[in-house]
Amino acid sequence: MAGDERRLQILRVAVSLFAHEGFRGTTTRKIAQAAGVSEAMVFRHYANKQELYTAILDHKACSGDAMDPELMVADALTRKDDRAVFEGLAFGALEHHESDPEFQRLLLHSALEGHELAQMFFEKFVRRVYEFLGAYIRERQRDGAIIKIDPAIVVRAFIGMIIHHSLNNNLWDPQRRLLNLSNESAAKHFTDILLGGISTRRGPKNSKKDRGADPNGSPAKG
Amino acid sequence: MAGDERRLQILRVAVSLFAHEGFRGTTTRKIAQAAGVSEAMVFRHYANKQELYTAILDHKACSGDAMDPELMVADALTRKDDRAVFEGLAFGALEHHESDPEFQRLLLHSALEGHELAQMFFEKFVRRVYEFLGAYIRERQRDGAIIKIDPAIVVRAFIGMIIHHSLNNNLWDPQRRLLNLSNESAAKHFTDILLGGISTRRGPKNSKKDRGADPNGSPAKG
DNA sequence: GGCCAAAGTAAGTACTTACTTACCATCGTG
DNA sequence: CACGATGGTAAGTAAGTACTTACTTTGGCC
Repeated sequence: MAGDERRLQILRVAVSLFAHEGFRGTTTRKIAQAAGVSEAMVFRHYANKQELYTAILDHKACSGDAMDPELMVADALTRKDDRAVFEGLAFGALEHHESDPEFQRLLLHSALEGHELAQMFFEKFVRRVYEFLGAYIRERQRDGAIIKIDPAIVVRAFIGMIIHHSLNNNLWDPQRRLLNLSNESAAKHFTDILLGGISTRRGPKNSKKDRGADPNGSPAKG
Repeated sequence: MAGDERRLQILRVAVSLFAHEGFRGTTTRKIAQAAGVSEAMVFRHYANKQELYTAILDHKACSGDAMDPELMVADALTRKDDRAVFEGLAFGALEHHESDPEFQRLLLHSALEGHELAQMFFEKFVRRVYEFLGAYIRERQRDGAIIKIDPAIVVRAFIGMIIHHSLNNNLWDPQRRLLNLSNESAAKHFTDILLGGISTRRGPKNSKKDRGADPNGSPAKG
């Protein structure tokens, strides 16, 4: 196998291992075995374990995996379509988390272990979301469409619903025993709740009786 | 030092170490050093590392740390005071997380590492919250006070705001650069948003101009 | 004082860890 | 065919790791 190929392959199996076992829990031996080579090959491509780890960060950050939330809803932003903005963001995030659950694990592990990935991600991504979404909310407050409230609180509440839902699906309740929703439905409901709570005007709510997502009246009793 | 004393002391330093470094990241040597004894003493009191870990679970589960959310808002529940129910739950949880941030770390580590603590906590606590809060929401739906929606979605959204906020405070942004709220204020705002999003009747919103929590109109620009 | 159990330790054991060294094999090219 | 770069390995090393053993100190009680 060519050098670059092997390098990428090692990185890929390492991503998966680090995500599931953490930095300390993943041994270079396991990485080598998973890649089907000897440990020496791992150290030929990456000077040490830490370098392999940071290479993963770079790869995750630079590859297409890193989505730009602002671009994702650029159209809705200019149209000032609040529902499309929030629902689009929620849906995009949920889809992203579902397609790459390892990233969430990687992030959590690195935050708990105090690695730089967490801080970097926080600075480069989370902070930006707070800024651009906060700016949009302020604009809509000036328009009189959103009530008077610190935009950061709104962002935190909304991101909280999304992240926590993804975390439930990926980590706590992968069998979705407590709640089983499609990403479309989840994005829609979370947006409903948020907009209902921050809009100055009354949304559709129960005027349109049912929005299709089967909100059952008497779910599982136990 | 007496046996029981030492046993408890070892457990306490172990809690802190496991919370910060995880199970694998915490060595028996570090535990012994932190307790100021030799490693042999650790193994005199706990047959092995795993037993020490599970002893922590038992301690955390049985001691006063484990709060009963249902009792916490029992009064509000009988009065059907939605605001008091949700705000009380949120405030209680936020205070709990603030007073014992190690528990959240411990839980996350154990979930990521696949230990039983996470599953146990999920079964014994999270599921119960979904059940009793879901039951209350259904009751209020029958009363016509809450819109038609799967109660589990409401619970997830609300818990999401709370947990994510605590996680931000404890893990991602301990300096609270993005958002710095008192627990009272956070509980109030999250409840405002949720109730606004699920109530059939219009809440106070901007009729009562300001609810005292200083929602600034033009916060830090950057 | 004499005695014994409990509290405590120093120095191991067997194994794993990240990382290294010294060596082989297989190419495409002159 | 020589040959050197490249892909690859077996067998290390030194520093941990969880856990044990054989031993010493301490304090209460007759």
